[in-house]
Amino acid sequence: MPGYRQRVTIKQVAKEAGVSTQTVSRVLNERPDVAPDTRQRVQDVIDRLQYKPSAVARSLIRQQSNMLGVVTAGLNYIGPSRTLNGITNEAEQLGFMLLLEELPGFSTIDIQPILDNLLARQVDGIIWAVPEIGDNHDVFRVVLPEITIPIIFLSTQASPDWHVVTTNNRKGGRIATEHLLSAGHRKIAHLAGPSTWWEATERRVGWREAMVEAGFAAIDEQIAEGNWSAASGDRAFEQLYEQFPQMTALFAGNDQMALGAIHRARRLGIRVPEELAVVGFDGLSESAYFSPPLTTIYHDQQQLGCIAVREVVRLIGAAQNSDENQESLDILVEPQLIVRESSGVIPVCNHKNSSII
Amino acid sequence: MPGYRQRVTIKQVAKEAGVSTQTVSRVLNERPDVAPDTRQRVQDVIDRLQYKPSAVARSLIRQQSNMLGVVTAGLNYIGPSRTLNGITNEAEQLGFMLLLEELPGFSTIDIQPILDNLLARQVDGIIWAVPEIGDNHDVFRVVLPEITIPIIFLSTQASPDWHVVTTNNRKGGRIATEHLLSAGHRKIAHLAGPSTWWEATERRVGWREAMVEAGFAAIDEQIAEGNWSAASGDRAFEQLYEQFPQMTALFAGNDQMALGAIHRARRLGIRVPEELAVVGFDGLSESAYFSPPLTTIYHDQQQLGCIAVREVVRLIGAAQNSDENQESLDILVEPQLIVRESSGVIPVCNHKNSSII
DNA sequence: ATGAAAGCGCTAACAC
DNA sequence: GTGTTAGCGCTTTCAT
Repeated sequence: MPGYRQRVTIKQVAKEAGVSTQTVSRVLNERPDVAPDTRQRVQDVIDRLQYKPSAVARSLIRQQSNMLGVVTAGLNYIGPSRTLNGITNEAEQLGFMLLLEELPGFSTIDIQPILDNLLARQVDGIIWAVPEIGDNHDVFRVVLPEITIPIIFLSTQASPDWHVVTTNNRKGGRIATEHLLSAGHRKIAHLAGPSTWWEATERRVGWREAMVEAGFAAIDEQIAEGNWSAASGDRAFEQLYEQFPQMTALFAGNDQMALGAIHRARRLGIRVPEELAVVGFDGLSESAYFSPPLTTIYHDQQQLGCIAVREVVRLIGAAQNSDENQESLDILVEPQLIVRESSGVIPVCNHKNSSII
Repeated sequence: MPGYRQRVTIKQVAKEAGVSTQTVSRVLNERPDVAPDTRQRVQDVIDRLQYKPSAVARSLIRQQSNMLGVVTAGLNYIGPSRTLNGITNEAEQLGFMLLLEELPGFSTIDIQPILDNLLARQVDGIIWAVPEIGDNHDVFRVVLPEITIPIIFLSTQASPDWHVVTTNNRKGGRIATEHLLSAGHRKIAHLAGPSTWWEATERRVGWREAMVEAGFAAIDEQIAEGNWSAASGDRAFEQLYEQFPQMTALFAGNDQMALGAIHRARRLGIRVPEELAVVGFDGLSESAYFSPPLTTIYHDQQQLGCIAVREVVRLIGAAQNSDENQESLDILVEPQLIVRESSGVIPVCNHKNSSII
């Protein structure tokens, strides 16, 4: 009968089917110990009444919720969103729902209420998808022992104290720089992300290591710092042009800053790539259509989220089987060079062949 | 005492404080009818044991969860992510948590399991942040009467049957076109988004209306269709160049396609904006650093999410006060023209002055 | 194979 | 002011 808008409960189903609530429960949970005809009768009532068991009641009694807590920041940027995209897909696959929290800023340090909210709702595990910035992760040294459920950190320095999944940023910085070195460049500048960001630091270290190993200078005059935005890339390049005018190549910490730098270079009358080779980082799909198409380091940010879900679910399972003493995870996702015109290595190249997206 | 990792319950607090659970409950809910000293004593125990009430148990008894269900799609694109960003911020403000589901594709039509998951967890309201594409919303004509909680649709055609919050896409298309018309252009092409998308259609209608009102042609040869990506913009422009070579201006359905089109135009030897004026849509912050900087229609996608949360929360409140018969909402967010170099209206312009971001 | 009773953690309704 | 009782919707013993 349509018209009733009250929630259907297990009791009503039981009554309607002429059995006890446990029997209905058994049918719901596909237990073997139900007579086939009883099962059928109950199932019919369930279908007819469109009964949907309450996940809330289940969570209460089972002391677990089939929910993962996801804490993120900066969803108005494409990077964190892609990671979240990977998280949602994999969580769906594995049958977990997502309780989402976005920190008001990247450096938020008052995380206790966030955690409390998540824990109060009985999430089975947590994915901390906020990059490590300054000391914003230090608080976990104190808080973590209080948390009884698995938690995985994204884009965070590895530590024996917690589980980490991250892009190999240092390797990425190295690959970018080696690409420029192999094209004969020696005066390679670096447009770094904010020095408070661990990921930015890693990329910078990769640049420095490659430079030093090749026997070339990698000093402070060769570095300018941006805040990841194209606008900051524009400004930082102006600064770089003053303090290191002899540069012939630039490794930018991300594609947006590379875009801003190229924009400024053009205004300064510098031709890219003829007078300045540029390599970015991230592998935005738009970067293939920049002018010139941007050589960049691609990393799969969805994959990051995907792995995080898989691992946290594995840890949840392990905890239930009381497999204690899990080794702390340190999973690295390897980045990949995409060569396009901006680095001048292939003078005229068909960008479609060099794009992996 | 540290070391205990069992969840602290209201019972333990009650026992420890020497009161009944009821009194603890009263303290938790800040009821007036507790003696000050009792309150203090209970609060001390709560603090000492770090007791956190179970939101799950509360949801069960109160039959509401303080959670909003959010259904989205395409989080690997920046648009949906920005909207989600607006949703998370406002939800945080209003004290609601978010249960997130991402559809595997934009056109997913088997939404019943998604809704069931949300409803099983007692969400108090739903924000359907999936744009209207083809007939992917038709199913709601059937499903909606079954749903007892408020639900708001984003980027969907208005209807007396449901609540909608959307950008005024038609107006945006109109503004873009009028901008080009006012610069003297008559042969204005349109690079449309997928015709199955309602938003793409609206932008196209805006273009057509403006053209027709100005007394100029707006026929099929002037239109090519892309899939929002830069790559598709590149391809579609090639097609446009064949079927409508006399064009002097182009209105692209989004900034990425505009980027792809400009890229292709350059390869075809067409100078932008001298030989081809271009206007985009969305107002990506990077578009200020395209070459040339892109004139575009900015719309605040975070604001969309923000409004959706505010309204759904309002509807939840109204439902609790049994204020029935809410008028169906149709909220339009107005877009805004950002003039930069690509449209050739200001020959040399300082982009910083024309950017609102 | 099925049912009765107890209880997950909390709160509403009523005592006192 | 505070405690007692009952119950939200479900599952888990333990009978039968």
